[in-house]
Amino acid sequence: MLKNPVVLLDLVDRLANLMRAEFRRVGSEEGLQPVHIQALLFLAQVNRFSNTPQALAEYLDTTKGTVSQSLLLLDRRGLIERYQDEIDRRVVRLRLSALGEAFLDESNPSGLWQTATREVSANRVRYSVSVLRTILYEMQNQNGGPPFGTCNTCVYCQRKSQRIHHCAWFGERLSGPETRKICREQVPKSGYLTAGE
Amino acid sequence: MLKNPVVLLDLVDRLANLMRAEFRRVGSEEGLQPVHIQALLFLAQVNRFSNTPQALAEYLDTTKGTVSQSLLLLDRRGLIERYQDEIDRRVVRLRLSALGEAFLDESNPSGLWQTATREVSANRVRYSVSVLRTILYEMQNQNGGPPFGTCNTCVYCQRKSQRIHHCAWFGERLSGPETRKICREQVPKSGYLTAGE
DNA sequence: CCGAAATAATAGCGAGTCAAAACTAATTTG
DNA sequence: CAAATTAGTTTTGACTCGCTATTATTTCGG
Repeated sequence: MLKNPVVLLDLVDRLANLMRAEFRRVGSEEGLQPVHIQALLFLAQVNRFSNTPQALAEYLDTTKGTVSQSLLLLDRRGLIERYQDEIDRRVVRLRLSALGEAFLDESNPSGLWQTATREVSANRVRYSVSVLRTILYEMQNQNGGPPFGTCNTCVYCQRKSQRIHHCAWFGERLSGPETRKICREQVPKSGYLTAGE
Repeated sequence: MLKNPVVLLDLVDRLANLMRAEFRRVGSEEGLQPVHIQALLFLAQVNRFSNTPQALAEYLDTTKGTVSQSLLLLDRRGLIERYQDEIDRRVVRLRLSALGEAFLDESNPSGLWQTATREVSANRVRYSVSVLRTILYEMQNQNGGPPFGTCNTCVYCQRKSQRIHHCAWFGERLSGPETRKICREQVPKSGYLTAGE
């Protein structure tokens, strides 16, 4: 009756619903909705090529218009800053403000998750990451959306020296910490999907 | 910068957002929102002790009032049926109507997920189920809510013979298929959390 | 080099979710 | 048998979300 893949979907849905409720609790003091917390977490993790409203819309699987309204509120609260792109003046770039970073530090929206995950070994977490990443990749393949992975598992990321990396897609240098942020254009290296890391 | 547990949370959130968008597509013909699809899927999976509005509210991590409205809509569309409990006349029992079952069969809301999961071996799926179940259990421990597992992994489920099981919590007989449905009062047997199945 | 198509983002609108609190009805407790 | 508890509904108001323009900028074709 209940096949294992369905059970897995059920667990993913339930965990997401739980985190959604947790985000609601965390945001309620500041009058923020769960979607606003998700947006702030996205901005905290994303690299400098993907910090646009469009990317956020793809990440959240929602529309540009909806995202625009969420950003409006975050801007009014002073939690984010918007600035124009130097080259293409249509695109708006986003970053967390100092206030936004402080808010994430204090409220720690993923605290409940982190506490719960402490009971699971690092190996088991890594293994599950690999499985879920494969599923996400497959779903995005059918769906057209970008997978949003980190640079250090991307085919375009080349290591030049100890500290210097280079992105062959955007043609720019990357620092070490930057290769651990998530990117809209990421294409996973083979070996990061079917096998564990 | 990005620890693995955080990456896992990110994946869970993103997969859930994707499924949410998928549920929206699936439900749009019938004018159903994602939450309504989730409710229908819940009713398709739940055992006869847990098919109440209250249980659904706990499952979705939302409030009774919100669930009440969702059920109102599903009832109006003829997708579910409500009936009073024999013993406690305050409680309302829910079941899918024939129309509701037909809708799930035709639209198959988890089709995208199932297709994507075909690329992952059964072993890896089972392993991930075990990991996510542990995390869910830990989060519920802190949160107070019930974990909602299947009877066949529950301490109260006793096997009487080949085909007959017995629930020591509700004190009733269970058929074989029933032990594979999810229950509100489930308490996982040791061994189903820390180890794989 | 100029007009048309494409792209990024915003604005306005209306339907509908959602939480909170008040309320009803049935059950349990003391 | 009254008080407290529990399951569920109703009401209200805030806010999300998808949809459809609209604006601004860039790219493409001739």
